Amino acid sequence: MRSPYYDKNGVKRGAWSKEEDEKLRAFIERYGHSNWRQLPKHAGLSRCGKSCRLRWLNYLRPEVKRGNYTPEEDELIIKLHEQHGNKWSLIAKRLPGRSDNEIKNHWHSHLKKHVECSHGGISEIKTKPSGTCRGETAKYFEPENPLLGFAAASSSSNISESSPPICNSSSAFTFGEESVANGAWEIFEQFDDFWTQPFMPENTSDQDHYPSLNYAANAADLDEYSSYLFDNAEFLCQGLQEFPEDPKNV
DNA sequence: AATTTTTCCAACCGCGCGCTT
DNA sequence: CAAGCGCGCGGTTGGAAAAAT
Repeated sequence: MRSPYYDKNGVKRGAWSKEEDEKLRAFIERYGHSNWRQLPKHAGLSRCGKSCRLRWLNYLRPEVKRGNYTPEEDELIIKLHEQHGNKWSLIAKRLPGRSDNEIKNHWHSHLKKHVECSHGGISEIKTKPSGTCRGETAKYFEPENPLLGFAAASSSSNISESSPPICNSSSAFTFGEESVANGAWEIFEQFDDFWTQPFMPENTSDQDHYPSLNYAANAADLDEYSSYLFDNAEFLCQGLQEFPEDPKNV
């Protein structure tokens, strides 16, 4: 937090005090915020209008949601960022209670690393299994964010009974001899196998329902299939109730 | 326990757009 | 049409807290 100080025009900057927050909140609740520039003057604040606006939008407004992001929110942000790029305000409109600034911060501190690893980073991971990407991604995506963490699937023993039904289904799958539930990073460590072996459900009923899981049997399809896996990680972690369209048919 | 490094949130800054005059 | 103004957006930074050494 920046320490409070006054600039050369006598405008206060830096961290907001409780009193300032209360003044701003009380004023906006009573009179609204039709003119940010005039607002601080009438509210008895030595702040600039811009600073008041930011404080209100990011922190004080009642609908603002604080605290941890759900896996669903993370996934939506990643998806929207893929579509729209750094249009944080646009993305924020799709996440009620989250401000553009907050989403931007969350992106830079958590999600960006994951996306870099899972897309551009894939070839890097293949050749550098113990690189930075792996460590950073694994740290964030296990075990509290297992929905996105399929690619970095956590050890199932770390997932409490009360957790949402995440990755439980993963135990139904194997990579060669390895269960996904043992942690995909362990699997990634056997990269040769990972990128060349078909991804097979353990039982035939799953195979019938999800023929796409055998999609990577052909080496030429591996690149496409790896993005496919990442893109659809949520389905793989949600008990496979519904599987997306086979990319070959799209 | 002390020190250093890293992480990440809150806030600042500058630019561009749209509206008004 | 141009200038001025206010607002919103996205990039960047300061610094406290947490983690690592």
